[in-house]
This record gives sequence, structure tokens and C-alpha cells, in this order.
Amino acid sequence: MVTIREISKKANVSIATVSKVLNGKPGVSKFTADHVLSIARELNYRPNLNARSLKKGQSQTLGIITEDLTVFNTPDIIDGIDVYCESQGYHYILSNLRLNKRYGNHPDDIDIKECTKLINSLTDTLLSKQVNGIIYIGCHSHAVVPTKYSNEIPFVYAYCYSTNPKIPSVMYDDQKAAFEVTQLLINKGHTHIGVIAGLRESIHTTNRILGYQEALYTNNIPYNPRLTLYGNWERDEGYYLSEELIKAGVTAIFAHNDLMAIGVIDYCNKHGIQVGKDLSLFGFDNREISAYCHPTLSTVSLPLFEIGQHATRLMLDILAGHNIEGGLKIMLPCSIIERESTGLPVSKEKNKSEESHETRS
Amino acid sequence: MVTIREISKKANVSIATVSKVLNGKPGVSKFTADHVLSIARELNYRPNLNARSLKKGQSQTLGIITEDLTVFNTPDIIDGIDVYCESQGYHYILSNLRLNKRYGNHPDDIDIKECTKLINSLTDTLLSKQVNGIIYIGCHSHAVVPTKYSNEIPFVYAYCYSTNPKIPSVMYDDQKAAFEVTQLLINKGHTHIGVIAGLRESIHTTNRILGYQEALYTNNIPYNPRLTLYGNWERDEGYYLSEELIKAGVTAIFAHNDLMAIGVIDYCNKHGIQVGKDLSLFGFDNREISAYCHPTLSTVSLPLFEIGQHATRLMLDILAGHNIEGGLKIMLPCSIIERESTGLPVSKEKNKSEESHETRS
DNA sequence: TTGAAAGCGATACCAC
DNA sequence: GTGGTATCGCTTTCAA
Repeated sequence: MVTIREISKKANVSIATVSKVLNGKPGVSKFTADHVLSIARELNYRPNLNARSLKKGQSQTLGIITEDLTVFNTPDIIDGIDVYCESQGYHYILSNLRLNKRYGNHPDDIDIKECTKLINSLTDTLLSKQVNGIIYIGCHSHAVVPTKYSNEIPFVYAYCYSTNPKIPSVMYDDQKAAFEVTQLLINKGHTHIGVIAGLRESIHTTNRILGYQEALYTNNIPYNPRLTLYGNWERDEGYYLSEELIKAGVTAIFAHNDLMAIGVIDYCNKHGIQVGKDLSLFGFDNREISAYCHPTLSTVSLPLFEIGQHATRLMLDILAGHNIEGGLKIMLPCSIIERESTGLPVSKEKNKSEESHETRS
Repeated sequence: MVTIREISKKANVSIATVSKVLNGKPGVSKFTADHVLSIARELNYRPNLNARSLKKGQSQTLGIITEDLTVFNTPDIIDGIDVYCESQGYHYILSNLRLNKRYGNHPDDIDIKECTKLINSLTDTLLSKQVNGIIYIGCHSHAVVPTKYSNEIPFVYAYCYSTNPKIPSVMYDDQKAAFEVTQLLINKGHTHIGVIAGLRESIHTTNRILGYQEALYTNNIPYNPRLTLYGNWERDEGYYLSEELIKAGVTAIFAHNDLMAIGVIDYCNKHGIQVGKDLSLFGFDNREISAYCHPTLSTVSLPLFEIGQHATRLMLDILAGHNIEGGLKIMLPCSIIERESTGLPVSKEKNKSEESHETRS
């Protein structure tokens, strides 16, 4: 490895001068600087970043802890972090909890003690590597138990949040997205809109139902609790629950994720109901499959990349001691993607007949 | 930050002794060791890894360069690297080229010069961070131009390979997988098996066709070049090409990726052909969608996690100066996933009629 | 404009 | 068993 010492020998100057030149500091004559620079290039010099950060006590490095790198949302969030870090001359170090492979998909299976130990161990390592802050990426929006490290180093939570409200987090706005989806369906003339919700205890579910209700209220449509059924995020559940909703006379279904929406399509295919014509359907998540199914699925696209960017901006602002504009909880808007499954506006005729159907039942 | 100096003060011993204790080195009395350890714990000591690697000239760290983190294969490969690194006490630093976002999906759009500059810059940074080796993860199996750094630091290519045959790489065995798929279809009684291949210039395409031909030869089925059509990996192409194959009388289609296979399903759905009954279908890649489409798609699952593990094992062997068992080019086997789209064995009746059909055409 | 020297935190040699 | 000290590569202060 080439060091500044070797450069200084070859250039017949001191290492102090070399250091100044390499860092573009003033107080060196142009002649010396050019000379040193050309030798550095010639020797193919590369600074030792470890030595530099040891000396400076500053690593310009962020730690990232992901709950699971292989979950669909995570890579795009990291991409956002990557771009923002690059633009600010920051580096990052990734640490992966691999929660899914370790504990399976089911949150109940997670041994909190065990998991906390794991997080602590990764955090320790990150601190040993002198990171200046840690961005924690959840694999779904759940509350994370605050870590004992939050006094030692700033944390920002992305796609999840801490139970301690003072800890900053960046999430997306479920309620607003659900409001917009519902409003869009209402604009198309739907008044009997069923919901296949996620798990009762999920914050996503709660907020999406809130947005749905808000849209109904805004449009003077009474909320019928019997049109909101809770699912388990799985495709099969979409299949079974859609039957109940369709029998209850809904003309549109808002499923809380794409997988359950695909289940609705399954049911309709099997029973001769044309999605996009006889029934309007919306999913959530904009999973790859939503663009590939038949009919293609209208859905909600998550601002993953932006979550990464904003989390990083927030972190760097905190590290710089800036005033945090916009508060510590950032909610980013989703975008609505309309595809075939929503279909055309409902005709007056049809809506009327549906209403009478509902009255009958 | 707590340092060994502080520990040594509080414990009334020298920093040399503290260092020995912390590293489990001999030459310290049990009493002193316990004392030091308890103080280290009390102060919540964490070693400065940068300082350590500066002193030792060894970072125990690998660099990972990904062509694109958001491509479906990459996270699982990193997972494999992660697991192996963890088991060996190694760390890694991730660097993402973000090729897709920078240049779009089309390889032709990539400015080789620009791209090489980018790779060099990331490699420089990784070297500055004192990594001991670099694993390069491609987003598809293409030849990578050898970097000027290969003399400075060991490289291992994962999911791609270097044009320099001496540089180690870990890929999966396309040919073997294609052989097995074809053999499976033959075992079910198919003799007219169409292929919707990938792009002509892709190594995947070449090897998969080779495996297909090998299986035909092994079973004394003549190879009919008219049953191999080249696609562009996209769904639409699967749709259009399947028409030609079906008209040519094939009873089974082997598509070189799941996306084109979905296109085949599209075509069949539209034309009343039942996939899994009238036509056997195989995809490749085991994309998420292959489990969600109707019928579910038989496909080939890639050993992504294993590629990561083997690449890391290979790298650590090289770093340790071990004999590299199994050579520098590792080919890992894929596994065949049979789902609904393959269907039952062809009845003698049907096969005969198909053959006569073929004869007619 | 230049350079000697201190020191970041840790390791390891060698003397006691 | 224990500890003094040189050193890793770099930055920065201060004196020349």
C-alpha cells in the first residue's frame, strides 16, 4: 500500500505538505502541489480511510440495519439511502438481521429477547466501526422497541417507527392513500365499496380503514361496518372474503394488499365475474405481480426510494445539528396506479340496480 | 468513546495488559483478567475496529459490488454472503452501482467507458476502506471486463464471470437445469417440445439450448430447430412466439424465463388452450409471480443464496492461500420446481394424434 | 510556504 | 505476569 510517507520521500517534501496537498488545504505553493499530485497519481495512491477517520474522529459513515434484505421493500429504500449518501459524500455500512430466515414470516414466532440481543450485537459492531448514525429499515411498518443505544448515537427509523415518539421515523401515509383510492372509486360512481383489510392489529390496517371511512364521510356515504372484513394478508383470504362482500352487493373492493386482491381475482374468475367490468378492484403495494395478473391490478405504489432518501436527509440534518424542518415523523405520500381492474365509471343504471339489490338483501 | 486507556487507568494496569485481556491472549493472571473484563463491561467498552485494522493491517472485511441491488437476484446472493461472513467472523461493505436506474434496463444503453469509470471509483473507495477482497455481483450472467485492480486485490464474480478465465466466478448451471427440465417433459411423454429462448447473445440462452438438445439426443429425439424461437425475455414475446410453436404442434413449451412463460399462459387463456392439460409449460427463474399465476408455473429455482455462500467461501479460501478445491469456475445446480403448468403424463392416444398432426403440418 | 511532532486507538515486541 | 513503547497512516498545530 502506498502511503503519504512514500509520496513525501519521492517528492522530497514532508508528509505534512503531502497531506495538505491531498486535502486541498491552503498554504502550499502551486508548484509543490502539482509536483506532489503528479507523484501521488504516479504511485497510484489511495488514502487509508480507516486511518483518516481514526485521526479525525469522524467517519462520514452511516450504519444501516435491515430487518430483512430479501423483503420486497428493502432494496429500494437502500437505493434511496445510497443516492443521498453519495450526493453528500457519506458512506454507509449495511447490517442485515435476516429476520425472515431466522424466525420465519410470522411475527409471533419472533423471540423478542433473542431478537433484541441480535439487534444489540449488530449495533455494537456498527458502533465499533465508528458509524455516526444508524438508519433502521423495518420489513413492515411496526413499532420497534427503542434500543438502549439511542442515547449514544442517533437513530432514524425507515418503514417503521419507534415506540418512543421522540425518535425520528419516515413512513408512508396509509390513510391518505386509502382516502384517495376510495375517493377514486366514489368518483367512478361506486357507493358500495367493500374492504378486505389486513390483520386487525396492524397499523397499516387501521390507517387504511381510517382513510376509507374519511372518504365515505366526505362524500356523505354512510359507513357500513359489514363491508369491512379482516384478512391475513394472504391470497386465499382474499378469495374467501370476496365471496362475502360480493354477496353483500358491493360494486367495488379495496383490498389492503395486492396478494389478497389477486385472491379476489381468483374468486371472480371462478365465478364468471369480470373484474374491471362487473367489479372494480384495488390492491395495495404495487408488487410486481400487480402488473402481470389478469386483469392488471390497480394499486398503490409505495414511496420506497423516497423513504430512503428522506431518512438519510433527516439523519444528516440531525448529525449536522440543523433544525429539523417538518418534524420528526415524516409521512410520505403514496401514488395511485390505475390499471385495468378499476374499470370504467359505473353507469347510472347499474348503480341503481345494485342499490336495489342491496336493499333487498 | 471508551478506550483501552480509560480501562487501564480505572483498573490500574497498563494498556498492554488490557489489550491482552480483551484479545484473550495468554500471559495475564486470571485475577487481573477478570478485573479488567469487569471494568470493560462496566464502562461499556467497544473496540475501535478502524484502529485495530490500522494497526494489524488486516480488516477482515470483504467488499461487495452489486450491479443493481434492486434486481431480484441480488438480495438473496448478499444473504448468502452475509451468512458465510458471519460464520467466519468476516465483515463486508456494500457498494451499489445502481446500473438499472443509471442506464435503464437495456444493456446496449450502457456506456462501457462511463461504467468502467464508475466501477473503478467504487473499487477505489473499497480499497481505501482496506477490504481484503471484492465479490462482484452481476444482475445477469454476462462477461465482465476484467478490472485493472485484479492484481491488487482478489476478485470473485458471482452470477457473472470475467472475460479473463483465471478470475474465479460462481454461477449456476443453466445447461444442467435445461437438461433436467427437458428430461422431465420427455419422461411425461412429450416428444415435441418447443423452446421460447432468451436473447441470442445471452450465455443463458446458449447454455439452456445446449441442455435442451442434450436431453433430446440422450432420448433419441431429433432436434428440430424450428421449435426453438428466440425471444427478448419479455412477456409479450412469450405470447407471440407461443402461437407459432403451438401451430407447429408442440405439446410442451420450455420458456427461458418466467415472464415469457406467463406470456404463453396469456396466449393459451385467450385461445381456450388449457395449460397443464392441453399443453405442458415450464418457465425459468422461479420469480414470485410463478407461484401466483394461473395455473401455477413449473419453473427452475436459482441457487442464489448458495451462490453467495460459495463465492464467499471461495474468496476466503483464496485469502487464506488455500488450495482451491473444485477449480476457479464454480457451477451450482438449480432445482426444478414442478407446479400445475406441467400437468400429467401425456396419454399414448394424445401423443399419437399430436404426432400425426405434426406430420400433417 | 514548509515541516517537526503530537496523537487518534489499538497491537505486539521486548524488557523487567 | 506485567508494562513501556514503537508503530499503523493520517491530520493538524505550531514553530521556523
